[in-house]
Amino acid sequence: MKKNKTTKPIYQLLIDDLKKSIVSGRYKPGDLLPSENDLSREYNTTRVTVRQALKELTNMGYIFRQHGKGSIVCEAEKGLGILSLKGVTAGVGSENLKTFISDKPRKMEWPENFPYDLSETEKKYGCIYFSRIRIVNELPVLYEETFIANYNIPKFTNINLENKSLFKTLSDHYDIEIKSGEHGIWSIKATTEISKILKTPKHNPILHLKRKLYTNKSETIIYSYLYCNTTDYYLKDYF
Amino acid sequence: MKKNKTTKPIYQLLIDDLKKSIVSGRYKPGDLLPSENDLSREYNTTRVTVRQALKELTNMGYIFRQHGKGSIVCEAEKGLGILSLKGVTAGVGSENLKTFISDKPRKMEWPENFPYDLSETEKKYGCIYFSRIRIVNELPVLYEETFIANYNIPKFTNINLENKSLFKTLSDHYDIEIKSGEHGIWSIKATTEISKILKTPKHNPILHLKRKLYTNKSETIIYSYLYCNTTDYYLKDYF
DNA sequence: TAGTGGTCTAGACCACCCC
DNA sequence: GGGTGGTCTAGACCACTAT
Repeated sequence: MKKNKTTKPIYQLLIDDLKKSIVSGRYKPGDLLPSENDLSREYNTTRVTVRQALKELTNMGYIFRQHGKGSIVCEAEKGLGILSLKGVTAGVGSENLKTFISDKPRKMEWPENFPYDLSETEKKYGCIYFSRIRIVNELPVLYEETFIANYNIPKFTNINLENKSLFKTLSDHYDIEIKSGEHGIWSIKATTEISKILKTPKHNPILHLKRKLYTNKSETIIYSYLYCNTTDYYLKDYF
Repeated sequence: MKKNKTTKPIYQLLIDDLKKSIVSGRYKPGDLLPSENDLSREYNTTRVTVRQALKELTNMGYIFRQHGKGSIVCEAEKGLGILSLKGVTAGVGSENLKTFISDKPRKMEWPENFPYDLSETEKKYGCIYFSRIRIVNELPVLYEETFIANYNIPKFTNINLENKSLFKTLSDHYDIEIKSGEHGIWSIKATTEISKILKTPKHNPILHLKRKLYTNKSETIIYSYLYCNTTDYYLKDYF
């Protein structure tokens, strides 16, 4: 029953395991997850801890819970799911979703007029920038520019993010877990650049988000600009 | 220590009280809320229950929590806040936000091609429809059409919603509390109708949301279409 | 070091759903 | 009636922040 610094909390382990089981199809939409009591026994823990995990999976849109019945796996939706905590790969089957790195991670200065206040640490260490295009069924749907402080993520520029989840990478390599975040959301006209990237006519309406993600390490905050063509897909958010 | 059917759970009471204190300005942005131990004592409950309330206030964007320090009240933002659980009035100071009822609540059939599956109960009882326009600083920013099953909400059509929160009305009159929900989000061109309502040029980009809100009564689900002009304002979401 | 939030235990009673 | 999730108790130990 010992615990060392890098051990994940039990509830996080439960989240990861159940999420994997759902995404992999072991539990299909409509299926019931094991009950709280079963999970408590299986993981040698108590209902409080199990409930913490199930609550978060509910927030993330993987399950919904029904009093007297159980935890039910949600329908997979034709959405992108990036508005839930764990990133785009969770929302659509990964067969149909490809990620193309348009700018490889590189060190640079923080952009001027950056819309978020930066800490002294963030200013001091500068930022790492990269951009990705998400392609669903051959269609470029989402363009995403990401900024992270160049601190506590050694050799990040060497990592190949192609078709990998940024969040999984951060978790696997640096024990960084996304804990919470905030979005600002706008509807804008496609600029020349965005229309080229998303292969959409100029001035078409584009969904634009500015995103700030907080992690378990208070110095590490992930900032993104997102541009989404919602002609054929849409964003979905659970809360 | 008795409990009757209409008693709110303690954690809900805590949420309501703390939210009121924050919105009213008793706690200002940056202030610390009382500690979990203080609140446990004050409400004669345990930390688990207090934490349940504080977790939800965090999700709703009223506070953020800092290990070793406390629960800190968030900055008020120039957002609309409808993407958090409790509706638009919580996001902007109510001085600047007016609600105009463009269609008073009336009974009608569910629209054809309604994008969500309806239960037998919902189909049987038909729906109540109304629409509202949210005006911030004299500017029409948001148009909202709402559909609720005409079930368990007697005399709803008699209630005056002008400048009142729908959620507060449902809570006060019918003990209905919003528990969770989901959004689909699109960026669209303003139709002729929407452009008139929001006083914006036709074809301007408009943020469009289809919203489904689940309540503590499983038969009562609130459906909304939202249209938001994000030229001068934007939507903000915490998670 | 004192106080805070983060995680967790080992129970309890209740309301709700299904059989 | 038996199992489920919803709420709650009364503790515990740990990690983090501030001083």
